[in-house]
Amino acid sequence: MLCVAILHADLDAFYASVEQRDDPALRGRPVLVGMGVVLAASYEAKACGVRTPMGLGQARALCPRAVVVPPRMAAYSTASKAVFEIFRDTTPLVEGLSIDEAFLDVTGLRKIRGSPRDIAARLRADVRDRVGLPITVGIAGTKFLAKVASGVGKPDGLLEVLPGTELDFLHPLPVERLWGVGPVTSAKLREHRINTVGDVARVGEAALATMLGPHGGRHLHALSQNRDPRRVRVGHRRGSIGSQCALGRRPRPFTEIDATLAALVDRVTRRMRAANRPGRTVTLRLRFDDFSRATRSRSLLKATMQTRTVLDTARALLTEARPLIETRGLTLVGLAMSNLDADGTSQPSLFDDVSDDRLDVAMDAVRDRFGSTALTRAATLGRYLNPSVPLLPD
DNA sequence: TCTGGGGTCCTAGGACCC
DNA sequence: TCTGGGGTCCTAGGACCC
Repeated sequence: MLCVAILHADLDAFYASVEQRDDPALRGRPVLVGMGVVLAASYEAKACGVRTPMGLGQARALCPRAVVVPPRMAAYSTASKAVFEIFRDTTPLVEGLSIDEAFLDVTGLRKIRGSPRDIAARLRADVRDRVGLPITVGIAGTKFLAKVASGVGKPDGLLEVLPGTELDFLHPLPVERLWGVGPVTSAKLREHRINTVGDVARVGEAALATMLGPHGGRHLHALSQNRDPRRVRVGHRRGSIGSQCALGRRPRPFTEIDATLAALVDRVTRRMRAANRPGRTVTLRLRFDDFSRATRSRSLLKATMQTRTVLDTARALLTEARPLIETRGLTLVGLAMSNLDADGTSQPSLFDDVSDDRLDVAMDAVRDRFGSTALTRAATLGRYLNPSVPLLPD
């Protein structure tokens, strides 16, 4: 009988721990990493009630003794790579979730590397000895429960949920411990006096579905019974590359917003080229004074990572959104590219053998005849590009 | 307690295709 | 001429995660 064993390994207060590792004067003291807002707080700072993302001013008020350090992303990236090397030394079945956490499937390793608990203990020691950082590991038979276990086991802990004891462990926990329950879902559940995971399990899928929708209800109910069939996925590629920039509350002239957008496009397309991941959908993200948000997106005909093409599209989206920006007051602008091609290998497209010049002419022709929304219809454009049809109408 | 920067996934309507 | 069901893609919004 194969007993699935999944580890969820999660570095503790990652950025702050790296700072404490690299500067002995910071050890044992409350440390805040951030610029403007708190990106990470050491456990000494969390003890004062500091949370992310909290304004630095407020955090200092809560924790006057805290040392504030600016983020050093390169150092965190290096530390992360070293830790992931240890993960992959442990098992080839590693699924990274973010810069500081991953799932490891150690199901098949019992004979050669010992029990999951032994493996986890060695992993923690290796991270401590080789990288100098504290890490918490949760062990369970599902990804979901392993993650819950590491959350409960923090900081610098090891928590195994033994087979057969899953529901005893899970049911007393508050609903907020469930992965996917944030402020909105939590408020809805608590309104119905559903406070613990056990309450979720008892209330039944149908009742949950009326509160959270069919998918949400099914999902949450399954988790409350520890039903989570997802396997650890290796080599999972991200689906989007983006960047954003908070502008503050001061009103900005449109030309300045446009310049910011151009800088974002430059940053994003550079990263796409570095990763060799051309993308087809351009999304403009906006946030306003009242914290409301809006997105505008456009899918191109061919995946691209060219600055010029993406910038033209992004500018068109920005122009469309201009009335919104002028009435609501912009506080953040972001740009994301999605629909990314797999590494290096472009998805064959109808337009691969069409030169950009020819495409431009065809797009202009379609825009004139049918309006700009028709541009996203590949079939419409395709008729103009068919060699048997004259490129330009008339 | 007024909020950064990087992401993921789900929903839902409309256009369009067979 | 009117009709249905199933599916994909696009766009916009929302919740959530670290």
